Amino acid sequence: MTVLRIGELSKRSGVSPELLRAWERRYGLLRPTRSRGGLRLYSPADLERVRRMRQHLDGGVAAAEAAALALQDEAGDHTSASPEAIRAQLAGALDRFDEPGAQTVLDRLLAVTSLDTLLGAVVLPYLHELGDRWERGEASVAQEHFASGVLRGRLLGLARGWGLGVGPVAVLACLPGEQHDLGLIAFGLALRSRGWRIVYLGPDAPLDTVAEASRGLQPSLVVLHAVSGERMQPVVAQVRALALHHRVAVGGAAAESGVLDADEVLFLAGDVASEAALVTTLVQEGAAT
Amino acid sequence: MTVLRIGELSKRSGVSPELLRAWERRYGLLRPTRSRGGLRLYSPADLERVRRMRQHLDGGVAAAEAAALALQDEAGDHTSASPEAIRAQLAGALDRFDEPGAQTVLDRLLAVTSLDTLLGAVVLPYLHELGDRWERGEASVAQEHFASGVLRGRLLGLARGWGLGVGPVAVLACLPGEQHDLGLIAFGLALRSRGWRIVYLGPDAPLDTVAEASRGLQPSLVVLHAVSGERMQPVVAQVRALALHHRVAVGGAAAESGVLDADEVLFLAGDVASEAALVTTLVQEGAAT
Amino acid sequence: MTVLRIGELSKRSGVSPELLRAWERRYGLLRPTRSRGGLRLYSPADLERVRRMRQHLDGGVAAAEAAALALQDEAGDHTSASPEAIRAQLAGALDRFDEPGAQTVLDRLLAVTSLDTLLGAVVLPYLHELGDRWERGEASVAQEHFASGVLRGRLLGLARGWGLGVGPVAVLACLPGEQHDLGLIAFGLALRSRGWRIVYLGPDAPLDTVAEASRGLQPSLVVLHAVSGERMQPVVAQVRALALHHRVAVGGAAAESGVLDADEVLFLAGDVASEAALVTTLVQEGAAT
DNA sequence: ATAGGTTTTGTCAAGCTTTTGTACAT
DNA sequence: ATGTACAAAAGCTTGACAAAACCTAT
Repeated sequence: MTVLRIGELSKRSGVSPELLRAWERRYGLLRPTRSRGGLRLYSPADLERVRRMRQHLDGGVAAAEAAALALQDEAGDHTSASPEAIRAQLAGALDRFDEPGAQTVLDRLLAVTSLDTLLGAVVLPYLHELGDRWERGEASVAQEHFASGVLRGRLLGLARGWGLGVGPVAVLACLPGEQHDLGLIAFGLALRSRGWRIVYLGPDAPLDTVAEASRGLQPSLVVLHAVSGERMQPVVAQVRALALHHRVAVGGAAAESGVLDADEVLFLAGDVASEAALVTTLVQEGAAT
Repeated sequence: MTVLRIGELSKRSGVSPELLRAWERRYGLLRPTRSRGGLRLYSPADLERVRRMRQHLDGGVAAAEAAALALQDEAGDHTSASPEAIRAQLAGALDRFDEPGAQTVLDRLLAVTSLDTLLGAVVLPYLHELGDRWERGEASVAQEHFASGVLRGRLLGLARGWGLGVGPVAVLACLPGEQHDLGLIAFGLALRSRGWRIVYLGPDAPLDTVAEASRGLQPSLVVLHAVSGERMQPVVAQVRALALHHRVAVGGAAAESGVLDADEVLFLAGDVASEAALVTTLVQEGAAT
Repeated sequence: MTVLRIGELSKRSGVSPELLRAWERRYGLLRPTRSRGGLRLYSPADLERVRRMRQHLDGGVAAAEAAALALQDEAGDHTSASPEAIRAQLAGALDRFDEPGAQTVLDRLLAVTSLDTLLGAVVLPYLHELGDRWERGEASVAQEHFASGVLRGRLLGLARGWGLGVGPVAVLACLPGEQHDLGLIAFGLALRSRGWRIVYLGPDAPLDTVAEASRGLQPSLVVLHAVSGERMQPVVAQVRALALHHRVAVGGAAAESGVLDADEVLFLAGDVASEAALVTTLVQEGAAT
């Protein structure tokens, strides 16, 4: 493989040696190996990178941005930031009551990643984090309300049409008294992306309501959800009754309240994607028998 | 929706600005909205009306009669189905738990009418009707939950980006204990279409939360909303305190609870469109002083 | 993702830097990120927005209103934007090789409208239009390639996970020699949104390959697709053989080539949404018997 | 239709900072 | 080769200005 010294690289790229060194220092554009004497030794890949830099410059992009682009081009599509970084961006925007900013973060994310990732690696972790911060008194209730509003709007937007089609039907509802439905919506989306049809009854749904809707719809699954564990206790009897006629799954902290047995209902304790995959498999097997 | 100032309307219609103002004053031919500075803002419908006026004038009809005719022509322009029929379609789909069907009705509607009409003539009346039917025991809670979910998703979808821009800021929140936020979202959309930026805190918002958010955002208006009148009583003192620092408006049945005076807060008792227009005018005048 | 400083944005948009800053300050038209030193950094979406602003200005709309419109267009306020207008936006972005711009149009659209509408009213009509323009020599091959690439990427992004789940299985393939698979992907998405699982064999698929895949999967439907009618003739016999064991549907111009009868295979000649709805109904009835 | 006042909007300037190519000393 | 320096170019903010377009009232 060819190795170039700075003079030769300069000639082939048309960029002065001084400038090449400046680009290295300022933007980290090049990371040449060194000869024993300390001379910079460049590879053909470096030449390519310098040429890309010049192209971007000729295109009118300023040096700092051109360098970032030249480096990024090479990294393939490693342009995507880590989930943590994105979550931080989202958190920042929502904390500032900056709705447009938050939407932009979600837009960019959806353009490059799957719904499962969006939910499992960004939105739901963010909600947990927000809950924790709130418990520690670091986040205000206003921020929590605002963030819920934005995210709910966005998730329900994605949910449009989730009742359409031929898949098995799932009825989704929060237990009585429970108002936090974002996790449930997220689970609905995960089911939808696996072919289910969703009938969504929303927060604070009386169980006779759920039973009534289920009688007509004959769903393959009824999902009950509550963030706080104590929602389950008052309605255990009704949930048992419902489980006699339908397959019932319980999600959220209510799943761990210990007042129901695993042979009565299904507990959803993992992340949305795998739990959605699980119940899908169950239903497929059920249909096969 | 294009918005024209008087000069552009003049160019497109071939009628001098002076004459346009005269027609407005003398015959009420036009009812333009106003910019913050007081400039007349016309819609494409206004342009159409002016053109009809000219046609009648060219036909030899005197100005006063021509104006009457031009206004009258418009009243009979309803090519689409009646709001009642559409509302019935929507109700049918939602009663059947048919989410895709409901979405289709809303899609078609949005394609032909304004947002104000959608809200004022279909969605909100439907919600009232549903509430009434529920009180009479004709609708189940399941249907109400399902319908709310679908409509909330749709309205929040339309709300996307409503924090964007430079217009006056409105903070929107439901009173503590109040979960029905659809009316509030509708009002937010009506404000948005008049240039406001919306910060939405959602259902069941403690008043100190609202106060805190408002301290940072310095909104031109804080809107508090409750469907049931009794939500206001427990928090009257806090609302009064809030009203010392911000202009506060109260909507829903809470507006009629009689525990606050009209010189303390603003009551929103009419339909969303006109109330939104009202507060917009108020803020414009306030800004002028 | 290119990043522009104000000078370059000015050059590309034809608006002076001073004016760009004024528009930002006065109308909130732009919200550039900042470099460490405080320089404004703009995205291609910002460029697009400035261009829309100028278009409205050229149309005679005054600056304040033009800015509101430019922002609204983006926010997806489809109370104003007809499918034609959106298609024009998409076409504009793709013609300029502006990939981020095109993505933004699709983003905003997906947020407010259904997938069916996106495909049936925007993407597929645009493809037809592009084909026509290409035949008339008005569009270059480069443009067609670029547009196809962007759209294929986006559609395949939406297609992520479409093999997952519980619904009936459809095997999708282009006839031998046929390279244009965008229409087929669109049809796959329409099926997916109705609960199907998709097995996608892609462009230029030999029929014995299709037969082999189908033997193992036992799909409820095999969809063969070709944009040019003459692809069908050479393989008629094999298609007939395939139709003995599976329900076969034929889409694209190949459906109208007349070499097969309607009692042998199913012809898909309408728009994707209604054809997808049709075959879904067929399968449901078939399953019921 | 005119007069007199206001709003809107593109442009410019002053004073200061950031960026970036080039140069110079070690 | 390294490190520092420097100066031109490009940006930023604040504030202001003037022409054009609009307002109301007579």
